[in-house]
Amino acid sequence: MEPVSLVPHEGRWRCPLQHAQADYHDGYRGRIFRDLLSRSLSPLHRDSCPLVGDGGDAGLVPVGHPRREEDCTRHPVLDRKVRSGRDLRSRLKSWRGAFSPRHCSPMKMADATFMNGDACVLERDSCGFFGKTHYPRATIRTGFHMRIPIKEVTPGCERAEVCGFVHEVRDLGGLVFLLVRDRTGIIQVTVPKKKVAEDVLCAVRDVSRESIVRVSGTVKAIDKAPGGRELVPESFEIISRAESPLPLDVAEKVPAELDTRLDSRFLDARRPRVAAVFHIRSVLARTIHEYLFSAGFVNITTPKIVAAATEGGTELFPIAYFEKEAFLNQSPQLYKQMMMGAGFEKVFEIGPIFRAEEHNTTKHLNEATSVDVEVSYADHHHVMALLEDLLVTLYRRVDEECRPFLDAMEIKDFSVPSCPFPRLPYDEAIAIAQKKTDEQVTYGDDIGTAAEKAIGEEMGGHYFIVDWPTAIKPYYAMPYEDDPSICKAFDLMHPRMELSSGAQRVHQYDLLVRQIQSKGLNPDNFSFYLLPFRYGMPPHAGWGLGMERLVMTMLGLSNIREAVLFPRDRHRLVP
RNA sequence: GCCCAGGUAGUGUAGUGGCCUAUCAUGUCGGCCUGUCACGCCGACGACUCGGAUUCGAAUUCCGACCUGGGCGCCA
Repeated sequence: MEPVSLVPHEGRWRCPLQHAQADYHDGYRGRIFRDLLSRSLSPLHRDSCPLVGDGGDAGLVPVGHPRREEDCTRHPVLDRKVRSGRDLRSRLKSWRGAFSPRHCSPMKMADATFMNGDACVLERDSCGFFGKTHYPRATIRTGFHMRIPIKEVTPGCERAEVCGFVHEVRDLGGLVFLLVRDRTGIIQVTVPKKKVAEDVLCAVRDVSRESIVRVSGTVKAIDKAPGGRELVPESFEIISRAESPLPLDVAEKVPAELDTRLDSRFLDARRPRVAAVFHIRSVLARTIHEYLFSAGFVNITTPKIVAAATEGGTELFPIAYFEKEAFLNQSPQLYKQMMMGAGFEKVFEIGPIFRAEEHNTTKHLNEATSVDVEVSYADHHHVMALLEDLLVTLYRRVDEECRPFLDAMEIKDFSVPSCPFPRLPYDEAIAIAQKKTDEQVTYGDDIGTAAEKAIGEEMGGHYFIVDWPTAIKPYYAMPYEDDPSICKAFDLMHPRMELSSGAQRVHQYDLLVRQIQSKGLNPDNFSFYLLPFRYGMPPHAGWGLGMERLVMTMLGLSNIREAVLFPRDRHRLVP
């Protein structure tokens, strides 16, 4: 048996399948396993011998083993060479201390040694007594008591244990086919009724669709089966039985309306095409973090409970805050600007925003996620360049990393936009709208839905609308010095809708006060916000990007509610 | 907030005054079936959002409530 070799996989080091058919467990098993693996596989410990634990009967099992006694194994946690199992065992106490109690307390901890490929595992029960269990090499190799991801069950496996949902049951009489699904894929479990044990047969007869089962048995390479392999169970356990009928059909034989789906979102999200949206959204969030951190941004968190409106305009949700009146924040705008006054220079926040508008459309939510960015010593050109580069980076990342999810959604024509996006001055945008629509559109109007659609068709891809009239943008947008009737504000548009708006901000106290007044607002209500502008405020610019709209336009979703797990709209407060 | 369209088994649907004891599919239950892959076949189960009105008779027409979808306004 060769020492275990480690391969990079989805950003982590892991053992190839033949050595340890275990990874990505949820719950304690996964945490222990990953924790051990990540500790042991830092570059310093590249050659160490990882331990694999399932937290159950098997305790912790070393994967691979040194070829000779003198092949020392670097202990994963102690970072020192361990000569033998006995040595390893003697370090158990301090080794245990390296884990937090939440990792250890429910587990049976174990120590292990190995000879000739076999493992001898010392297990401790809850009373603290040690027992000794001998696991032959074959057992380790096949992952005894180990759940493995379904996609990693290949025709080459001898044995496998999988856990997941019962996707479908097809009972042919003497032969039953069950499809078992986890987040990685679907495997066919084939039950020849005359050949399996009585308890397996009982469980198979009793199981319902979408129940959670654990199945272990032998893997057979069969061309007729999906994925070229099937699992013939030696044990079949119903871990959690699903009631029937189901609120909606997970196997997608019968379509369900969005409203029905949202009522049972947990079931809806079991459907691979729905789950794909949120896996991609997760990749987007991770990429935004990576991008902004590597560009030197500081992540901040600002209050969602506020005393007053930030911008006027939109309706706010009032809440009772002890003896005071308060609101849910519509935007982190004022707070991220204040952090410019704090000298943070580059900040970002990805967080919820709340709008109490009674709109009820496919592109509005009452609770949305905003990606907010603010940069000191920057103007609107700088932050537009940042925004378009980020957007292209996100598209490229999804294109590179999310193929299986795009396939699950049957998106075939995913294309990455290219920089730079056109900068369309507001007056030209109005001219296009006037030319292409019947609606009365004049300079100084906000761009309505029909105009937005007409301009989007003309532009064909992402574009910026720049040089807006100062009158229709918020007070914090910086007017041009040579023509104060227009300002350094911009909107990032997708042909279907607005994705982001931003501006270079007013950083001069006197001008800001005048602009607040000119919008008919009372500067006294903004004193907390205005204060930093009196004690040295760098020039700055920023934007806010609607996360759901980004997901929606990127994936061609017809309704923005598809881009949120649990949307909040005019009528929906539950779940 | 305004306008339009809807509300029929768990799910998705057909039915626009009497042929409705309400269609079909899926599902669930029972029966048959050893290579299915939307398995197939046979049988059963299961619904007209609520309240009021018109009518001999209402799932169907009218009024109201509640809920839903779409559009607009406003917004990101």
